[in-house]
Parts: sequence; C-alpha cells; structure tokens
Amino acid sequence: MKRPNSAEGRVRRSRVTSFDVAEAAGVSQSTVSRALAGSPSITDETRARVEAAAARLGYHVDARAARLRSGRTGTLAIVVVGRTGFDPTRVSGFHYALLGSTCAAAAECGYQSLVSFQSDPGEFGWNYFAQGQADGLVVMGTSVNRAAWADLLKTDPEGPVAVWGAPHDDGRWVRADNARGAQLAVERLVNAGYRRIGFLGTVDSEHPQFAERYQGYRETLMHSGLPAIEPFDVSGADRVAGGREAIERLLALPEPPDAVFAANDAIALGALEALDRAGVRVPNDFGVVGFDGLAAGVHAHPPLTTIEPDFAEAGRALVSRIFDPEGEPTRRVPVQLIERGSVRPAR
Amino acid sequence: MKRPNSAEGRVRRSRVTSFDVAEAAGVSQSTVSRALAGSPSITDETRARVEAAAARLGYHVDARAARLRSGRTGTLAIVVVGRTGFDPTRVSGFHYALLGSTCAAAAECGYQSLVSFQSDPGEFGWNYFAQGQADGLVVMGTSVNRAAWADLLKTDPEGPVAVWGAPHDDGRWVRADNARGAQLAVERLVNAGYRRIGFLGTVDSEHPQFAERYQGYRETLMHSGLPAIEPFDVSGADRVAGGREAIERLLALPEPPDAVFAANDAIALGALEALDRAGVRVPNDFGVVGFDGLAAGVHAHPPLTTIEPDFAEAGRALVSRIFDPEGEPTRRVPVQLIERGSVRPAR
DNA sequence: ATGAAAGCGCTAACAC
DNA sequence: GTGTTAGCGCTTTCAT
Repeated sequence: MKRPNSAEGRVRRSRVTSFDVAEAAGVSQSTVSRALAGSPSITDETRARVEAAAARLGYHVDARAARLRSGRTGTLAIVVVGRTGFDPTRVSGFHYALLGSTCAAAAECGYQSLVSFQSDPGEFGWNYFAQGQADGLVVMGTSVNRAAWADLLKTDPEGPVAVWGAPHDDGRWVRADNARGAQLAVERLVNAGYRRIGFLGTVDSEHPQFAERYQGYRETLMHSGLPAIEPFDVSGADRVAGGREAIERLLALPEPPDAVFAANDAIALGALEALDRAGVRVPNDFGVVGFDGLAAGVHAHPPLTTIEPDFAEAGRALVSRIFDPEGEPTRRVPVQLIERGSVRPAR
Repeated sequence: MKRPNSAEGRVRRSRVTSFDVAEAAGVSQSTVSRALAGSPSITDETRARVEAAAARLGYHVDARAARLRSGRTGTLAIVVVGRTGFDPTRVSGFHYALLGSTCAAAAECGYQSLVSFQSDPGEFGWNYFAQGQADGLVVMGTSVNRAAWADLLKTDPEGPVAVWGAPHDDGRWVRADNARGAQLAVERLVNAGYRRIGFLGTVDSEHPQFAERYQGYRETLMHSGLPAIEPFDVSGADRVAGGREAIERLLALPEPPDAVFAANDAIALGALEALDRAGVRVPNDFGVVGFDGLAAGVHAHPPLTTIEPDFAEAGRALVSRIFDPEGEPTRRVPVQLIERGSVRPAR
C-alpha cells in the first residue's frame, strides 16, 4: 500500500487523510472513499470497519479535494439583489424570508448555500460556474434594480439558474401565484361589503408581479360586477412612502374608494399609516389587503390582512428548477390569505 | 512547456485551464497563476498580457483546485441558530439583519459566506474546518436553544469561531453594548418624565444579554434617583405573547409603572399591543422603549422607540474576531437610540 | 467487492 | 521576474 502523501513513519501528519483511514481499517484508500461516499458496491461489514476507523481517527472527507476531483461542488449560490445605491443587505423582510427558505430547500437536497448580497454595478458577480464555486445559481431580489437584472441577462452564466423578482421573462423565473392571490384578496374585500375597491401599485412592464396582481384584481372585480379603478401609481424607491402618498391622492378624490388591494405589504403598510393619520377607520370604513406576508404586518395598526406565498414551497420551487430541470418544476408558488385585521368580517 | 493536463492537439478541452492561458500569453503556467493572484513579483507588462489572454479565452481560476492546493477556502461559514422544534429559517428579523451584515462584512474582507440554518439536534453541524469548507465560523442565534449552544461547546470546532447570542461566555462572543443601550433607553424615559419605570424580560444566566440590559437599567435608574423594579418575567418561546402577558400583570399591580424598557423589540411589540388593548395611551400616559431596531417596530402603533445596534459594525466585529484575531477586536458593538414614537418628548 | 493508478487544476517551494 | 517541479486529497476508471 503506497502512500504518496507522505513518507511512512513521519512524526505527525498535519491532516488525517483517507490513506490513514485505509491503513487503520486494513483496506485500500479507494475503498475508504467508496465506503464513505455510500457506494452500494461495498460490504456492510467493510463499510462498518471503515466508518469505525474514520470515527476513531477523526477523519472527515476534504471537500476541496472531493470537489476538484469530482467536478461538483454540492453548493448552491444565492444572490440577493438590493436596490442600487443602498446597503445591499437592507433588503425587505420578504427577501430575507425567501433567502431562508431557499437555503432550507437546498439543504433538503443536500446542497450548501453560498450567499451574497449585491446591489451595485461593479459588485455584480454571477460567475459561480466558471470558477467552480457552485452547481446552481438562484437570483432573487427587487425588480427595480434594472442594472442588476440587465447584467445577469448579459452575462448569462452557463449553468442552471433560477430567478425570483426579475422584470424579464427569460424562462428561468419562479413567482407567486399572483392571479390567485389577487383573486383571494379582492373576493375577501367584496365579501366584506366594500364597494369601491382600488389597487395601489405601479403597473408597467418593469413590475411584472404588480401587473399580474392588477390583472387578477381587474378580473375578479369584473366577475363580481364591481368597477375596477385605474391603479394608484406608487413610484419611487420607498414603497411605504409611496403607499402613504397614494392614499392621500385617493382620499382627495370626489368619490374615493372604500378599500384597496395593495400590490405589496410595504405599500399596504404606508397606506395603513396614511389612513390612520387621516382619521379613516380601518377596517370598519375602509379595507386593506396587502401581499407578501411581511412579519411587520402582524404589528401594524390594525394588523395587516395579506396574501402570503408559501415560502417553503417557493424555496423548493427555485431549487428544483435548478436540480431537477427534467421534472416539471413549479413556477407558480401557492398563496394563502392571512386574516389579520385590516378587513372587516365577511357579511 | 509541458502540459500534463492533456495531450497537445486534442480537439477540444472541456475546460480552459491556466495552461491554456500560459500558452496563449507565451509564459509559464505558474506565471499565469501569480499574475492573476496579484503577486507583486510580476511585471505590469506580463500581467497585462496574461490578463488579456485570460479574458480572451474566458478563463477563470478554478476555486476547487486553488483551495485544495492552498489549503484555504476564502469562505466564512455562518450558522443561524433557531428555536428547537421550529422551522429553522423562521428566525427573527434581528438575526436576518445580522446575517446580512455578516455576509457584507465577510465580503469586505474578500470572503464568501456559506450560510446554514439549524435548529434541531441531528441537524447541527459545525464541522466546517475538518472538511475544508471554511476558514472561519460565525454562529448567531437565539440563546434559548440550549441544545445548539451546548453542542457547539461540546464539539468545539478547531478553527476560528465567533459567536452572537450564546448563553455562555467562552471568549468568542461579540455583543451589543447592552449597558450603554439600557442607559440610553432609561435616560430617555426619565427625561420624558416617566417616574415608575419597569423592565420587561427574564433575567437569568441563560439570557446574558437580557441580564446585562437589566443591570444597565438598574444602574441608570439609581443614578437618576428613581426606584428600580423587579423585572417582569417573560418566559416562553413567543416573546410577543410574553410581552403582552407581562403588561397584563403589570397593569394589575396596585401601583403600576408608567413606562417600561423591554429587553427586546419582540417583547416591546407585545407590550404595545396589550397597552393598546387596555386603553393605555402610549406615549402620553405610558412610555415604551425596546431593543434591537426591528423593522417591524416602524409600523407599530405607535412606532416603537428602540435601541438599535450598529449592524454593519456587528458584522465587522464578528468577522474581525475571526480574521484578525491579533488585533483587539470589538466585542461590544455600539448602539443608538432610535426615536420613533413610543416615548413622549423630553421635558 | 476491492485494489492500483491516474489525474482534477492549481499554488508554492525552489531554482536561476 | 519567471520557469520547473511537486504535490494538495480525493474520485474514478480500469483491472482483478
């Protein structure tokens, strides 16, 4: 049994290698590798001996060597895209939750998660494949960072990629079931007896998620025989402020709505603030439903009723788009109405 | 120039290697390595030639090989510890913020972040060093997960470790400046004219952070000539519910306090709810200060005044404990009073 | 079912 | 300042 790694009889090897385990277990080094990798062609008895020896010596497979040799990394790269010019880690609670779920989903598949927060040109980097750092890439973040999404599209890393939040449809996206969410939200408002239901959020091609929610809002209202209203624009980076301002414009109308479906929870939270300030009683005189299931909504006044995507499923959908590209992976993540308190009881 | 990696003249190499770049640039492979690694012993002219060739061929250093050879990984492992029995990714916004800041701090030092969420025995794993997966380990999370912290202590991974949230003092901790935070909070309440100021939070050896905050609370009150009160216990996994219940007990007292410093924002948020429900007007008749700077506090009713640690510094402190163990790294992260609205103006 | 041998692509020690 | 050489520790053929 040759041991190319070191001369026999040295005082102390710095690291326990598979050769040490092989020697201790009385097998060859390749048997150690196979036994520990769970190869079916190894006797239970041999495997037990190898495992015992490994445990005794405190041996652990060196991931660096395993990766170099096998070409795989067992790692999923996750990039969280923030708003240009802002601290890249100050992303919304929604993206943190989605990040967590994606890490968990990766772990379920035996993958580790390499996480990076990026918001500015110059710090963009999707090059995980060429550098042998990951076997897959998930990019999630705000659609408003045009530069980041454009850069991703341009770079087009050659490896499996899944995306949440991109303003473009390049076939790698996973999204909430926005149509269904809008339907749940609007039906709930209708059933509560609100009669003029508005939509808070910018609707254009750069906000496909919002556009889908608006579309669902329109269709559901039509089915209910109620009028859909032109969306109240919420532009600007600060969604909360945007929600506030939208409500101010809305209340100044001759015939203001008596409820809104907000394109997301940040907008809804701003709306709640402005309504409170204007003395409008929520939910009695005005209903609000958000979208995202933000934790902050729990402590709002009143607590925000919202549409929450199934985060665990969202993580799994992103991961499965990458590691089971054959299977028909979910692109639409199921959503749920979370009753909290910004909509009065159904009639 | 030998190319052990492949016979010359093969049809197509699957991967561009440093040998290809060397050939294209007319230098040796090791010069390519040095040039791209930024070695100072390479001429600007040579480096330029190498970089041009690398760019032309689309070459990128293979991290797997570089790591195997150098023994380093350029990676920081970050473990987020959640509550036993709960979804490991449903951790508080505080820990998500700290996670983000730590990733950012690691990136500042040129390190990548390998993130993992762990909450249950059986899924614990701190073994990043033996497996050659990371050069450092940051563990952060809730002190209530006894099993996790005990397991970390027992396993004692042999490599640089830094910790936030552990109930034990093993010399690797980084924490908020809890004493200073408590002082800022209590002084603010005193200046607003509240006269019976309570503390919401369990104070025992398993909650060193809370104990430090209580200690700071006591000392500041003494300096102000006001009475300190025995802490209102907040046990149970759900801090928000705990805060609610603590307020109920507090209000039932013959001489209830007229303000509280809550050991953290979750407790404070629960307190705010219970006060609202009881018809106590905050901040006019009752002051509340929290701790953590939770985003949810912004939308509470009223918005929660709180003590916020400098997250960016917290991340840097954790990372520097690992990568500059020589320098005297910050163990106490500075805090700041964030005025929001749950304390009335100072007199 | 196991062993022998061949590298994965790079960094670093050593020469010059 | 650059070239030569020797592995890092493993997985994976290919034999047997």
